[in-house]
Amino acid sequence: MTVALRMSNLYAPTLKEDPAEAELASHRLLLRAGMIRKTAAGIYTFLPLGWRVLNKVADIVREEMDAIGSQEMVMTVLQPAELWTESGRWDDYGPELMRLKDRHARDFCLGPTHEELITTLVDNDTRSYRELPLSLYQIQVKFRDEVRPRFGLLRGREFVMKDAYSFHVDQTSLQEHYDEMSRAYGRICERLALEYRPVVADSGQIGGKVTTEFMALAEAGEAELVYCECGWAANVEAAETRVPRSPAVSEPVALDKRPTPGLHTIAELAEAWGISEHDTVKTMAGKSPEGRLVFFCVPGDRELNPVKAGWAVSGVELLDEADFKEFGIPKGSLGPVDPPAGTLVIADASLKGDVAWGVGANEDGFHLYGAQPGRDFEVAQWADLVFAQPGDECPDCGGELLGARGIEVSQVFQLGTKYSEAMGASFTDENGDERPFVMGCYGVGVSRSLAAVIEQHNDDGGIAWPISVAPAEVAVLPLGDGEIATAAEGLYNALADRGIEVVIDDREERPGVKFNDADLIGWPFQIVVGKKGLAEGKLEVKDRATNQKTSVDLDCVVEVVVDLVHGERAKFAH
RNA sequence: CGGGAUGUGGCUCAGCUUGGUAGAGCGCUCGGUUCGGGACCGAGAGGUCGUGGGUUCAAAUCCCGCCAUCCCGACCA
Repeated sequence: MTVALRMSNLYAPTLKEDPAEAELASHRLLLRAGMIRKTAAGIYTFLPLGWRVLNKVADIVREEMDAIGSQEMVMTVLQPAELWTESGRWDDYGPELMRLKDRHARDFCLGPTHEELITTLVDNDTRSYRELPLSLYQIQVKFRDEVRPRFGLLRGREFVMKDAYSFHVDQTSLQEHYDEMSRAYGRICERLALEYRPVVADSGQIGGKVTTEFMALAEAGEAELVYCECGWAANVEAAETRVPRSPAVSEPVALDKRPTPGLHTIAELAEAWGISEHDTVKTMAGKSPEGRLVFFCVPGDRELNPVKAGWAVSGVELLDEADFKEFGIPKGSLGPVDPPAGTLVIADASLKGDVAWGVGANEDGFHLYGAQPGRDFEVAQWADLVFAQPGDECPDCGGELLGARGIEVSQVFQLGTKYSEAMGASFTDENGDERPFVMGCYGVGVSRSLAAVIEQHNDDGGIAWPISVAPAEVAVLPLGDGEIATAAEGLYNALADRGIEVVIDDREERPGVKFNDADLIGWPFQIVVGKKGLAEGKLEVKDRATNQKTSVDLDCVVEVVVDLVHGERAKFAH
């Protein structure tokens, strides 16, 4: 299809000034370039240009899904509560699940994801192993009532997502498709011109054990990563880590109970004792689902990672103020020595060799110096408990980890039988036995990816779209009427005939306005048709990515630009 | 949910401390001059000052409630 646009009738209301509400480049530029407008916090309308880009991103995702045999469909936004009570997530999902009632007071939710719906759907119509494996996907609006929507499209409440679900007879089949999906996700990032890293992650709310996140590297990213030159990379919340320890005291010392009135933080304690935070041990308290008190001991200069706490004790929750009162323990003076009866003490594995811990005495106003595991207290379990950080050892090669920030643009999960078992979704195998589906699910944040592309491709002038998702490939800017307009129209038609997506700025605007809008919107190539140049038979071609301008003969400008476009397209072809 | 900030023409903001009849720039309309990096001159249109209440002769301005938006935090024991 020939795509040609006229700025004179394109609804792209650009803003000269930065909107007060936007901080990040992607948010600011999407608003300024007239691509989106806010409807409410975290909810955005896509205007024609933004919609064009969003569709281009979606088309790339679609091509990659189709290529690995996943089939497109579309499910409903509105979902009945029964499906969610069946899986248990009506209670587990929390306030992010946007709940509502219909006129009969029946409970519904706006789908934040579609595992429940698809599992039921497929279960109803799939009986035999002969019909498996099966992979289905949709590109659809999702709703999550985020605690704090922010950064425009990066963390919205209503957003566009591609979600795929696969059903298999066994783990081997799942693994095969999971690997195909992972490769497809890598290609999607590449075609979006995103600098990215696949990272080890936690599966969180979705469930399952094996999962990989695809992170677009960006300073503005909300996720912290650690990575190693050997290729290993992980989200800090999920990164296995080995914390380097170098305690100041290496020989056992006598246990010494010291008064520490008014000291409640590690920093205060370390200062009062004249030691480093590294030589203290921080104890955090949680409770298991059965109500058992759990103490987590971590090096004083590190943070307990609640995700890992959950790995050590499934379902553990950290105590809130009310819990502290109920258990009658002093927040700010906790320690592994003589905890309340029945307390489970779990310590970070890095502390195993330390013989003189500085810890709380479980009595307000007192701490213990020189506590030694095995002598003064017992540790029930040594575990990996803290957030990884740059400087730690790589769990793969032992090298030193580096840090980065990223935007989570997509994630693949092996769900196993979590949903199929909960919801009784099964098929009949070759022996006639009923077996639960082995499932995978795979999400791409389509609107978020769009924002991530801008985070990586912008400058002071505006957006610099990679050609794969640009709202058009070439812009023709006539700086006048008469001959100039005629020449520009000729170019515009010639390019469109050659299958180039082209836009002409045929508005009655001054040159400066056209230049600035063109840069702001970010057309990859711009052809400037001006009076002087035209008199000499020359035009100017600008490459938005580099802002390089080249003078080109009028006769061959179409060829030159077609070649440039084809060259760029080739970089992002399927 | 806690903390901070903001809400005044379409956009960016001033005015609020010290109540007294609503402003600027940009944008928009009309006329003219301009025309290679967001032009200039002239003439206009456009605002229940987020919202509800209170104080007052008088409230954009002071007080209270609510709503909305943005930022920080929500696990730093």
